[in-house]
Amino acid sequence: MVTPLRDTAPTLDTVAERAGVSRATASRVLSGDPRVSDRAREAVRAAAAELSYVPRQAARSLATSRSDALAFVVAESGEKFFADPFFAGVLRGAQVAAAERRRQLLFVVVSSDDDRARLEEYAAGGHVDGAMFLSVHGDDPLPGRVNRLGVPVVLAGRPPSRRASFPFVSPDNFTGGRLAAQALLARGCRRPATITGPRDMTATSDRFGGFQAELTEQGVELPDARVVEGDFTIGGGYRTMRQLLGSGEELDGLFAANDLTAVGALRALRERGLRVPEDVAVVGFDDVPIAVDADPPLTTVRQPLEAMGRQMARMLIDLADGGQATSVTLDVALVPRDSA
Amino acid sequence: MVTPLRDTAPTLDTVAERAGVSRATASRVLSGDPRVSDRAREAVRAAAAELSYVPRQAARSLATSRSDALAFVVAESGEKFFADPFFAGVLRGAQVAAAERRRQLLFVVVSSDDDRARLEEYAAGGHVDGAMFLSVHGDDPLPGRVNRLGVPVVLAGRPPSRRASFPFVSPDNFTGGRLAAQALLARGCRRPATITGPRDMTATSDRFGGFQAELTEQGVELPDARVVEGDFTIGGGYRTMRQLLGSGEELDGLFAANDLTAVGALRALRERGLRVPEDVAVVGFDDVPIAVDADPPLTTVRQPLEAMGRQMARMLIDLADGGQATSVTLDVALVPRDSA
DNA sequence: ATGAAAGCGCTAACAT
DNA sequence: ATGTTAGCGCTTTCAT
Repeated sequence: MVTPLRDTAPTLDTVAERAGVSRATASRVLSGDPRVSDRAREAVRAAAAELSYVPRQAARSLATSRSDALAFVVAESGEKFFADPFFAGVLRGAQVAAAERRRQLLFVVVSSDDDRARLEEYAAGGHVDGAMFLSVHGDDPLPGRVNRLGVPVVLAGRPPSRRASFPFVSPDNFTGGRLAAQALLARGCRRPATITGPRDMTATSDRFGGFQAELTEQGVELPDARVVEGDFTIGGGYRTMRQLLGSGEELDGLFAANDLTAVGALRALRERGLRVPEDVAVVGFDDVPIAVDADPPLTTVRQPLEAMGRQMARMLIDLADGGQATSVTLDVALVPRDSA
Repeated sequence: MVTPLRDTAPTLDTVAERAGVSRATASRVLSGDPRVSDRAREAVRAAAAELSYVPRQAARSLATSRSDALAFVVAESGEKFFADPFFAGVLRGAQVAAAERRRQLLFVVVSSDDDRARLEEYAAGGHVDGAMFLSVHGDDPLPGRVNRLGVPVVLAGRPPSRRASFPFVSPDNFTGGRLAAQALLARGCRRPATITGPRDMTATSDRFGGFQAELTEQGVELPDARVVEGDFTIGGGYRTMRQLLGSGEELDGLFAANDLTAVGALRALRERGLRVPEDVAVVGFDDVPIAVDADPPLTTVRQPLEAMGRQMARMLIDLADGGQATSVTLDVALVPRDSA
């Protein structure tokens, strides 16, 4: 039971007094310093518990000049954050990892230039010990600027190589693309098509690269006419699928670069009277909840969203503690359902 | 351009010195205190700008014993947060409003008892100036406990009346239910059915209440056999719709208590060979992105998600500033598409 | 209108 | 192993 009324909340002094030790000793106990006698340790612990003592983060932060907070930054329009469960999945993972290590998670969406300026200012103010960026496009300078302010940065997804690179956590997009191709090939597709993600994201090029590599190795052509750029939305998937269908190109398989795109494509296919997977097999990417509930249930490449969030949070904490962080690539897996 | 390196970041003293005034005056200027000469004000502003000064939140917080942070608490499983864009919509709105007023948003999901304890502790530590709760079930004691710790609380959705009530922001669920009934009736439905939300949420009872009231007034029966409880998920919608369909009850209209439920129901209907809206008209609730992209596009009752988030954030800020907050009910509107 | 000074609650040398 | 003592950077009386 947590009791203190806010204005009477006990301080470390209260605890120390009650335990019959100095404030310094009490502080040591509470921060796990080994150089304290068992007797003192017990007394302090007991006192803290009895008083329901909770350290004041602001005071600690001021003394240590760390904030124990991590920023979760979505560099995307609010609309996309809203529509794509991808973000929620990663967010959830990050939150769990942060909570485990007693860090708070600050949630930020930056869409406007104003938002960006505010984030920089915020980072400059020493309000966060690190920032993880999602959905970074092209060579967005924001992560670099934040990092230059002395704040550790971790990216979701591989940064474009030309840029000073930050540690990142990425699904194995290349292999994911391969898996998608294999699934289509296994279905007997000979005229595959793909709707990619936005051209300025490495997730797009990596997935496409893997997809194409596998097809080529298996001797299957992928002409430009069967490659179109999508935008990771349902609406985009619908429109680009119609475009593909209207182009006169024959096709019998589709790799949609994410599940939302696939769902949109499914609708266009259905409207056109095409059966999935009989006429056109479809493979998505992500494995967000909607994949199971699509019609037909979507065969997709699962990327471990929560694990990505967890990893990023942990890396950031290590970095903030002065440690090193090495980028990791997480395994993806084909989840076979009915669409391919 | 934001420049300071973290360890050399200017403090208020630096600014004051440069402006040729005392720290106190500098502080006054920066916090908008009117009792400063124009000369001093200008000098301080200029100095702050030149130095890219950013106040240290921890120091301010320690001095004022406010945190300038708001907690966004989802009292739900991570899974649901992940699957339902409803949360992301409200979150986005809250974040925007918080940023406008220079507050930070702490994101928290509480699923386990551990999470709950941690949140209480956190609130007791004076880490947040207020907490908004989403998806509160039944008479969950958590908001009350947090409030008792001296932290202002705002709820998304009307609390059950039996409980000490907090200010809340709610869509007009009752009217929403009515609108749904009207849409169905306008389609000529005479044998409507409904899949509600979880029984322990007021959103559920209010929507159902409005739906039923309208039907009754229009002389249309709604027997118990055509009322089933859902869980606000696609899968739940699918299962309960099958259940309804299997029960032998004839029906020609469905009010699904949220869009995810409706999407699941749509699938069950399609599998059963029933046309929407010809055989069964369907109305959802929320108007999340998936509604537009459903097949057929979903007629639904829109609730202003971002506005709810904004309102809650603002109320919390007012409350934290010692003001009052009065609960608000936000308008909902029928968005006619193809499913009804 | 402005400055001096006290203090918010904690951590981290530095002594002992 | 423990206590003493400075701060961390800001706000806010209280004087002037």
